[in-house]
Amino acid sequence: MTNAEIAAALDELGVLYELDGAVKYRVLAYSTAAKAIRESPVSVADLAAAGRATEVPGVGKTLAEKIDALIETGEIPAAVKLKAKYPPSLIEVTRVQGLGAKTARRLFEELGVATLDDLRKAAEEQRIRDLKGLGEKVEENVLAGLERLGEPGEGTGRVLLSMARPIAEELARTLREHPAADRVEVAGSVRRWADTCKDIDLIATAEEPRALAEHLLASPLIAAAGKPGPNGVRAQTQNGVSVDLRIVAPEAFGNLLQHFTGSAAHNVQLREEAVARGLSVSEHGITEVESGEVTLCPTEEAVYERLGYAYIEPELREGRGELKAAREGKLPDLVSLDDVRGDLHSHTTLSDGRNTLEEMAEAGRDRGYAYMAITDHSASHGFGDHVTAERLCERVAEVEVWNEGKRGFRLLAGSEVNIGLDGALDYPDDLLDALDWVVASIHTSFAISEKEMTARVLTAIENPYVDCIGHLTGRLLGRREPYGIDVEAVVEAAARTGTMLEINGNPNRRDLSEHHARLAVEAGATIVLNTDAHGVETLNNMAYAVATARRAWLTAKDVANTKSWREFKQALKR
DNA sequence: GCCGTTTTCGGCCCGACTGTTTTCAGTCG
Repeated sequence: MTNAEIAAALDELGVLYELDGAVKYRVLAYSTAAKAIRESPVSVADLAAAGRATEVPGVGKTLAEKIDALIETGEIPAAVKLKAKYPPSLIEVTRVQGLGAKTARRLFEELGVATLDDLRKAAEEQRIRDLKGLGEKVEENVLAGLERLGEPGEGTGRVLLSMARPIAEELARTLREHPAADRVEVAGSVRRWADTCKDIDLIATAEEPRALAEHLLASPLIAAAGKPGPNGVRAQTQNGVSVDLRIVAPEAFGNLLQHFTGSAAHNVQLREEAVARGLSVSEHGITEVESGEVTLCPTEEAVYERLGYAYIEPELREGRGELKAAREGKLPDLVSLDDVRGDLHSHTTLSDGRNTLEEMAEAGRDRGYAYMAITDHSASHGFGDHVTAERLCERVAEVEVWNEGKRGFRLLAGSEVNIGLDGALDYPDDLLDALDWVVASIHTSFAISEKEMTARVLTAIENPYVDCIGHLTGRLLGRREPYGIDVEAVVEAAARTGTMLEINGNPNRRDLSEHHARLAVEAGATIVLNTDAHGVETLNNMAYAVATARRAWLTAKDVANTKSWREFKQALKR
């Protein structure tokens, strides 16, 4: 059973308890545990089998027992019992924007609403207004919410960072050009460089906040909006992404930026720790509860300092131990884009790239890299863009020629070699030996069992010619789940053999994930940050690889391609 | 239901907005 499946079952049980009127903290316990399980880099089913499920933060004795039951029998007794009381379709009703468990339960008990269809009928027939405390407006909102539920993208409701980021930057630019604007920044998950974003958070200080809020709506990117007010405005972009603009006084800019950068988990933990010390933290300032004295912070640095922490980089603010580390002065010195000296995964027109070897090499050199590997697909790749052994031999010579007379930048002859079903590679050893750099990746037969997939990749890792494993889990964010593979076993073998593991910077992949990358480094493996560029413009995706590394708490020394080529070569296993 | 630089019991962030009702509950982020 996958972490995602366990998490979904606990999320569902949490909603069932909420429908049943449980205290909110119990409900919260289920959703926080589900989140931690979903993000766990190791199999929670395996942990549970070893009696170690409570090692997952937020999972105690009770939840561990429920997870055991779920894995053994496929269901949780408490959930079965509650589903007899409340139809599972009622959970769908709580997903309608603006309807929570309390209202859903009343609609069920007082109007017999059990499904989304029932809900629509009740609203259309104007029966919801008969309930005390509910009126016409609720019926309108319900119908609008039901419409949105059917829209594409709704449901998951998240977009790739690579889609949200340019929109956020453009909207921030639009706001900055307005004379009323004082400071404007992008906050939220975009600023934290998360894989995906639920919405775009913009924050600002302004002389005339309402005028600035109105100016946002003048952007051609904005399709619809609520009413602009002195605190900001909510809007939707043409492609359906929600945008939240919040505006406060300049003196509290740091408080606002800290609050709206989040994450929610980070802020909750920060505020709980503050409460224990007699402080109340909000976007409007830090209040000493006893005296009522308010500290306004013009910068985020001042917020963290006032609360007794070292400054915490946005990428770390996920409630994964960063507050404790910041208190103890043990935060990592995160790797940055400037540290990266080379890119070790790129394609050319020889396989499925859009630019020639010369164009890619020049682009790499222009970026200021010291080295770059050309790694076209291998002999069995198919799609008409495979590279035969003979052709790759010629390519090695072409790279040699290109390097002649050039100083300060070295082009590396490499390949992204397919890992076969049996773990074997599709070039002869002497050819692999002639290459400077070999990335081995899975491109076929994703549907085999976890055991087979793990054995397949471990065979590749044991191969002396494999320098690095590419995009380990094959995930495509929002489109394809990672295939089943025992990442713990892989990182252990990678560390033992000196095989490097790639963080693929393609914003659709970001694979290793931040969770797996952190696990890998803790196990002693070495990471390489790559773009997998198929054209000169996607060499820019190094920023996403770096972001994932930062979110995984990685420093420059954890990353091989922060070294010079001379040092890098020393670190290779062969 | 979880959890401990006060705590194994008694806490568990904070505020905006909405819709409804005249002081607040529910929902959301």
